[in-house]
Amino acid sequence: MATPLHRALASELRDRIRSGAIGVGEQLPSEAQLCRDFSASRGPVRQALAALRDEGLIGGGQGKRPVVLESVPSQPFESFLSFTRRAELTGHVPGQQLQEIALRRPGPTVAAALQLDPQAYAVQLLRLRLLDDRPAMLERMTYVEDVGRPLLDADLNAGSIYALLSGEGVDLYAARHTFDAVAADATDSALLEVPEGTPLLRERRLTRDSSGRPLEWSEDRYRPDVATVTVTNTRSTRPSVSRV
Amino acid sequence: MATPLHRALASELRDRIRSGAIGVGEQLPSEAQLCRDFSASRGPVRQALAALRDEGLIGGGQGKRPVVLESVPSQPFESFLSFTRRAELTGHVPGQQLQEIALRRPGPTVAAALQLDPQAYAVQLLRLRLLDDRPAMLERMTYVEDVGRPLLDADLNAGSIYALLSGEGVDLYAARHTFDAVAADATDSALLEVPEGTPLLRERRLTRDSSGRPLEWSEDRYRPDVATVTVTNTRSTRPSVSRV
DNA sequence: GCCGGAAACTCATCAATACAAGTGCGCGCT
DNA sequence: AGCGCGCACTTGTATTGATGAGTTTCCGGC
Repeated sequence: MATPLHRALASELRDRIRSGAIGVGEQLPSEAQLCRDFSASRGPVRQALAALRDEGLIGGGQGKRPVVLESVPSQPFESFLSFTRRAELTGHVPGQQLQEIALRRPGPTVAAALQLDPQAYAVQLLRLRLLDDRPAMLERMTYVEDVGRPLLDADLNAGSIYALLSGEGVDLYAARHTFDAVAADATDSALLEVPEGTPLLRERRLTRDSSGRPLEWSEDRYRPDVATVTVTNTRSTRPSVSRV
Repeated sequence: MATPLHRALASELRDRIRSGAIGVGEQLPSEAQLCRDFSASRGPVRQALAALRDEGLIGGGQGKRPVVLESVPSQPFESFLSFTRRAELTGHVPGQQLQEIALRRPGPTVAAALQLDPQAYAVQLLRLRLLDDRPAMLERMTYVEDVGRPLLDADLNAGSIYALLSGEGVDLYAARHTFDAVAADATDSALLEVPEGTPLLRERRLTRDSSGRPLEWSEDRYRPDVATVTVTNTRSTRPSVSRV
């Protein structure tokens, strides 16, 4: 079995919602109807619906048909490190345009964040990320030299940097993400195709290996109408009985 | 059936892990064994395991027994829900000014997010949060009626809503945060003391109880020069969210 | 026309079974 | 002894059937 049935169903339903075939607020077909439509049993259908519910695409409750909630593409947390992967998971087509890659001495702020000597070189790159061929995010990444070197020879318009580095044995282990908002400057405006001054979501990220050594510093700017960032967390300690 | 079987199983397994009966790195019993132990079929057992996997407690894969992942000694749960708590931990002085509290029918978007009937009432409040007496964040919160009622009689300028609700036995279990950026509107401008159009960090949050029922919807807007939001994650642990 | 309740519909839960696919261990062959 | 193949075990996926519980619809009595 190439792709599991429940995954195919989830993908199909995601497409229907995203394409507008089922509008926001509308109800999905009932489970029984979906079973007939896809010639499947309720197991895979319910698995698919659970996946969509997990992604926040649909809501509903016992006795009520699932309804389409607001649909802005967002990311499940497992893929927090890779734009490519989270785009694929949510059924979008990721793309990228490398603007620049350079081996140079980073600015003092970045050098400090990476705990580098002010004289040390680092690999810096500026990349425009696309979702379904629309500009979605602009990333300025800085890698410490030994980690970033393989990037100089790679085809960075082809694949995921995260995947490439993982293949090289680089151990991206922990990341700290800081979010705020900034106004689009001239560069942002040109590449993201928004007026100057437009509010952008900014994510600054410092990634370390398992020994705590900083490997990567990145500043990403998102067009909020195209992409958002979603985080889910759960209480670890839970009382065993529910009063609800 | 008071509590579903799969929930009881998940609870039991959680306790075994947390109590150390199954140590970190050890394997759980196989699904078949768990079925025999609990006299259940594979359905509920797999549902329970999926829940634990979702919480990051266990890992594993096809053909491999589930293993207990390293426990997360991360910050207590309330630190991601309570602005007050987080501010105190970072040495700032939190403050708040309740602008408005009302029992009303929420708008269609909010009602949909909370899975409420369009006619149902909810408790809505608008609060300005301060850090060291400077405006830092504006929060618009909506609680489903039965959860929010105690707030109507409380002194909301005094303490933390999270602490108050916890005291009432409300079981805030999981939250989903979505981040983007918006321009300050007239209200934001007046209360946060920034010019209209200033980029603000927006956090939309849906909090659920352990059964998955939505309890709270909140939209928070941060002045990026005063407060930011930070998320930390590692490969093997769940994310933790903090503000300030 | 209004209201109450029965009935139909829907999702939630659980059981039992079957087969596919991945893992790991041990046995047997070299 | 070392290596590789195969078998037992385990999880992933899918089907079918049954029951419980919540929601919606609609019809009949008033």
